[in-house]
Amino acid sequence: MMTASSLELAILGLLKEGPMHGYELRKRLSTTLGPLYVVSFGSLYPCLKRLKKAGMLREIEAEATRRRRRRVDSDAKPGKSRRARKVYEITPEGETFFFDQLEQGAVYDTDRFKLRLAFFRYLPRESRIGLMERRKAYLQEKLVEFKDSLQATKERIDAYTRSLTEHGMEAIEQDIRWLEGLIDQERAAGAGRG
Amino acid sequence: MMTASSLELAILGLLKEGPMHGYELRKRLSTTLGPLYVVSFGSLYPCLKRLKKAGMLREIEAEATRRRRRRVDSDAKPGKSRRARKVYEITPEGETFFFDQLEQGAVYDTDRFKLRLAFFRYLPRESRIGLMERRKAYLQEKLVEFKDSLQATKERIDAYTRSLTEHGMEAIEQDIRWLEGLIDQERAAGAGRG
DNA sequence: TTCGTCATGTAATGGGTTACATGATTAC
DNA sequence: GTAATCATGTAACCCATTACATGACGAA
Repeated sequence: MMTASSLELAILGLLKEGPMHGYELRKRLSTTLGPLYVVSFGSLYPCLKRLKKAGMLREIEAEATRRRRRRVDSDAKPGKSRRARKVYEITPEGETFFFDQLEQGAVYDTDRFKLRLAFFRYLPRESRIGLMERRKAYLQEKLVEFKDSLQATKERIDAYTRSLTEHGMEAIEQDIRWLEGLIDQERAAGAGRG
Repeated sequence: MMTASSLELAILGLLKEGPMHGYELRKRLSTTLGPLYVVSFGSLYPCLKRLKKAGMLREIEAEATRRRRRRVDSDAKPGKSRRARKVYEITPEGETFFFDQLEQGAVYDTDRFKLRLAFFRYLPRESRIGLMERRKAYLQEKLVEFKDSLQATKERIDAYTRSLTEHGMEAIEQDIRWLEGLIDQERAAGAGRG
């Protein structure tokens, strides 16, 4: 496993806060990680299996149910009155891998960058600043590409496509300003301590 | 074929301007459709095959090469001095399908909506306005979701996640303003003619 | 002669989605 | 009694990516 998928990264990050079972994990994805991240179970459970197989997390003994059961104990299989939950815990290898994935790698992927930022508290300040600077530089390059593209296609471009490109540029500029604000905050907080 | 993938839609839209071969199509995707849309050949060629099979486009006789060849004509296969290009043309069924896909369907998918907007010139003004209004309404709903999410997680939320959500809201607000501007333009242009 | 571009394709792989299967518990 | 929610999983399907295969042409 060289590079983690976004989902893998998200799961590992959430499990760092404490053990959880799949169903809960899914809810947390959309609450903790912004009201955007929705995953289907058909995606989540196989992913947990993969991570377990790779040694990134392990299953811990789960209490079969938190609520007491009412059913009579004449049941053949005692622990199965409620569908058993599987509670997962991140392993040391999982933690190492998670940190690597947070710190290393490209800043091209927007969703991926957002995900990393959501776990920034686990990184030292210098890494955070470095990552944000790299992202900012990337966005500035992209801005130039957009500008060149507008220039190149000049007059023969359709009005809607032009508007799309211009709006795309504004969005990137807003992103850059946002990053600059965050970087300034980090530096100020760092200086305040030094 | 109920719903077209983004790539399928993009190919059909570009072929409406005139017949083209695969390689050229790929270049046009990133130039005409903004400097964002990059597809691999391993994705493009199978997609062309699919569309052809579905009757959305057909292969037309291609001149094997535009540049004259220098090689002696003693060659066994005369038309193969240069790798033959396959030129594709959209069929009437393809056009019908394309219009349906532009007009119908959800406005949730951001990339998809942008793609449709890039082909807005093929839609009547009323359809364009309708689509943009629906997109705007959707974004406003989403804004409320974000606001609720921020409210709900209140103080116990991590600073980075909060910043992420706030920035996400600003981006949506900017999107809404952009749409409002475009809608105003459409209405003004429509009224000027009436 | 070698590199970049033109040009089309296949194969392996990965991973996400929907739909299906199962079944208990809680609230109305 | 029935709908919603809790809870985990599998199977079929779709499609995108990378890597590989093939090969000509033009320019340095």
